Amino acid sequence: MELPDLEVLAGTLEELFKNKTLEKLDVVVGKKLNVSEKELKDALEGHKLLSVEREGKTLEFHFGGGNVLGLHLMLHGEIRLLEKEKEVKYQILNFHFKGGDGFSAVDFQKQARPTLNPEKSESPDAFSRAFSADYLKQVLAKKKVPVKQVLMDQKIVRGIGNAYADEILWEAKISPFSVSNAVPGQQVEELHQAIDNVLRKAIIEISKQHPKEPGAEVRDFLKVHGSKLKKSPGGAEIKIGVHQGRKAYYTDEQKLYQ
DNA sequence: TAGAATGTTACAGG
DNA sequence: CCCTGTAACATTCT
Repeated sequence: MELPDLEVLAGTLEELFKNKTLEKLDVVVGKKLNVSEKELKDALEGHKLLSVEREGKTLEFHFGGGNVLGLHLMLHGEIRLLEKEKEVKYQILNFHFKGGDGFSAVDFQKQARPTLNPEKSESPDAFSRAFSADYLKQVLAKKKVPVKQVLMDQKIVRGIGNAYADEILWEAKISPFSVSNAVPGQQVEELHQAIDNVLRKAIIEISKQHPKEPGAEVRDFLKVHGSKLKKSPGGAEIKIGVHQGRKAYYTDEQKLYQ
């Protein structure tokens, strides 16, 4: 899950569970936790959920009592609503609220990472003020790795993953394989704008679809990233490259700077 | 059916 | 020390 999915998911969870009291927290898989199971339960049980926020690709559950649970869903983690008589597979954490409803964080890969009171990250979120065009220019100027790698580097900017990196680069008409420090300043400005435009449009699209399950995959509006897509909206054939063991979808409409 | 899948991190090598 | 590339994680879907 990337920034747009998580932004909508945070909002949905807040709507459903805000101001409800966490009656019981089941820790099914605790190996990725930064504290003991008991410490986590002691910190959160009996407290109201005040808000659900997104920080980069992490969800943050803010509870009364001042504690925050960070939850990174990694590659395949999901949130499932807990309903009676319906078994939820691959549970990691189960949140049971007073009144009977709740949700579960699940992950068949067991990689989802819950963190009690996560430290603030130093790198800017893609929606933060600190992520300016000038900042992006400065970072790119220092790097010779492909520009796509920089977009996905959470130490540089938080929230963008493989799928949206492809969408953003198509929007900006820059090849994912462009050498970072070879992209001209004007194009970096357009790239910076494309990041904001693509992510914000995606949030609107995902919200529109109003999926039954919070956080269900909504990818049908992507323009180039997807194995079923053959042509971009401009009619160009979509090419498939590989970068860091993952696919990059792009077209000849995008310029290669090197 | 083997390989890819929206992510991150550890580790090896240069 | 910095940078880069690869494998691993565990299961599902195509």
